[in-house]
Amino acid sequence: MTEPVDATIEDRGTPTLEAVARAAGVSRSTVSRVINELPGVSGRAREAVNRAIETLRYVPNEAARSLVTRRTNSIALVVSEPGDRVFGDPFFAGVLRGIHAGLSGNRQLVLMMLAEDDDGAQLESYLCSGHVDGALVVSMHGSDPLPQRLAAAGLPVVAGGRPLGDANVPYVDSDNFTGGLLAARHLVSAGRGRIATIAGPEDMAVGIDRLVGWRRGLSEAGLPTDAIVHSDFSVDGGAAAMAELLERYPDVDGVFAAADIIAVGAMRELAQRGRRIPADVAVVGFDDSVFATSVTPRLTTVRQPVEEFGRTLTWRLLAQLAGEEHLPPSILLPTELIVRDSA
Amino acid sequence: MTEPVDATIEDRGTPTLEAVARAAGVSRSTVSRVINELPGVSGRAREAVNRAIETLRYVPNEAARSLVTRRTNSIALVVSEPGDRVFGDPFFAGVLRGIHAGLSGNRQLVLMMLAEDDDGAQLESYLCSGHVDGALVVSMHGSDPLPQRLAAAGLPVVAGGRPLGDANVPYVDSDNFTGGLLAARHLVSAGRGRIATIAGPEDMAVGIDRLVGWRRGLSEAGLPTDAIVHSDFSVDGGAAAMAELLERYPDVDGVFAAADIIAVGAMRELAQRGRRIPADVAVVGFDDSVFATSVTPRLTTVRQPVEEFGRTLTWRLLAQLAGEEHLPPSILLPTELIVRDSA
DNA sequence: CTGAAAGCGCTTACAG
DNA sequence: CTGAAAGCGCTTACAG
Repeated sequence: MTEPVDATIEDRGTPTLEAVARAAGVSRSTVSRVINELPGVSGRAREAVNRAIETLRYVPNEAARSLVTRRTNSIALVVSEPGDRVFGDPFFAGVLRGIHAGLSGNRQLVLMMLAEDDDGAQLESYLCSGHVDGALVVSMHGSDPLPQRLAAAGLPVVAGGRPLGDANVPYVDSDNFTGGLLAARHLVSAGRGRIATIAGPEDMAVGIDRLVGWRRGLSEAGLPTDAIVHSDFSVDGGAAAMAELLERYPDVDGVFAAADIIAVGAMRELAQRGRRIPADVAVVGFDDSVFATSVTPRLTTVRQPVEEFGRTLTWRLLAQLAGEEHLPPSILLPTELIVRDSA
Repeated sequence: MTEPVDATIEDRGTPTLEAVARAAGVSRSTVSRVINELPGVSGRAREAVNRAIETLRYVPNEAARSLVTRRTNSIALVVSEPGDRVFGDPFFAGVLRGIHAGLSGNRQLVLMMLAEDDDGAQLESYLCSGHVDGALVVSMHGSDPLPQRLAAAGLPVVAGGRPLGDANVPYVDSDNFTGGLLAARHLVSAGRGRIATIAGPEDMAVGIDRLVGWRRGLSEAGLPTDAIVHSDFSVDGGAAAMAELLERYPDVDGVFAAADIIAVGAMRELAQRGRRIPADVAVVGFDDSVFATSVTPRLTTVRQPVEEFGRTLTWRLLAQLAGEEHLPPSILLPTELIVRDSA
């Protein structure tokens, strides 16, 4: 025994726009207009529709909707960090908070995804299959081809952090160069003569830019710029780097760590070797994260506006989606020195 | 001058399944079968289709797809924390990592959203509008009605952390009770006689369960269980709570902090007042997060398996989506004491 | 202000 | 193994 075809409509558990129209005694067009708050609907019709929606607990099917509007009202946040350290990193946390803040009231959702072990192809096709209206790509290493490829595929993209290589996508970044410069100048003006740096990863703009700023700060004071060790953004990485630094340059009396979390590791190593901070070695960090004030002595550090970073990133993408013109291709956010006890 | 209707198909920038079919010289059905890896397609046809897909750089439109399949291949992660502290919290970070790990290879995406200032209604309708196949709800305060309501609306839901109130949704949680118990017993066996606790928020299961475990641990040793102060999960909150504790119970010689981050604040306060750790006051934390080893002295703490937490959460939801039967309504993950230097 | 109809790009019985 | 056709639940000109 086969069901009559017409029964399928009645069968569904969730009500459709069709059902609302019937209940309200109007056409589907009118229901659609009410839902989308379009003008040109009589008060009577509007009320009837709203009552029906209420009664049936109707919720529009987004898939059907975006099939015709070609809008999904969601944007992707692609994190192309190996994943392990992204979450838990106070910087990333702040950016995420800013992104959400920037989105609030915009009826847009964030779809977060890790590039991680993905070969890129799968992620790319996901992003280009109409899942999202645009993408924010953050925490790139090397000259990651992803943002460029997404942009080439026609997806609006904004990068968080200056992309390396010749990627031609708009980006938002902190002024890392000036931050490094401020840190170096502070150590110089504190009378330190043998200033080292634990730089960030060599394959990230954030690592490079802070290092270059630091180098400029020492150069302008006529100091040597050879005491450089690279580290990833971790406590243990910072400790290991500090150990290597002390090995190679025993007379170090000032260190600029490219991140607070690196500074925490460096300070642990210094304490373990009996070097007093800042008496023997002054330490300056970067970020002004929660670590800066939880460590003893409290960390002198370069503050970057993390939430602002996220908010700006979002704003830039939404503005692009809204079709605004004359948008700046890149935006640099100011950094500032916060002096505490470690330097 | 009006365009002929038929032109619209050719106009589109992105190729459709229709275009692939034409290019491959087969029907849309066949293309669909190849894409979805269904059996019953000749090698010749398959190759022709794959070539066409390659050439046209075809990517299926997900909206159209899920309109008929009623599957979106994405799940929501709803964080109903006031938002500010969620990110940056190492616990949450670990859970997130676990969720992603649990999802890898599953072609499922995570759609993350903050409940935050939302009145709940908007979020609820988003989740029920076919955006996602299921939802993970974490970090709930009080007896948040959201999980219950989502479940009632027919959306598969798993809660991260035991929901308070009479919510009847499956959940995954750490064994917080046993964790609190272990902490208390350790302080007792270390010979402490005046043991306090800085408990977590009173309106969260995680705060309550650890507190109850601690209380049981003291009771069984015949010790008083009155020295209790509540705090949120922050360094400053922990410091303030410690100050209050010392004020009200000057003879405190042992403290169980319901989170490492709280312990960090407590230790800062103790140091400031010249109390030695653990000589004068022993401190035990909870989480075994990055804070535990970045602080001096290193923190004795209760470890909860955060990544496992996230992985289990994901597994539970995916199993439910796959229609598996006899799934446990709740899962408790074991906690263990990690002894270091602070107690 | 309102409705009938076409169409968005897929999947899925159904018939061959 | 293959294709024609119906249908998923919406929006959007178009005509009135």
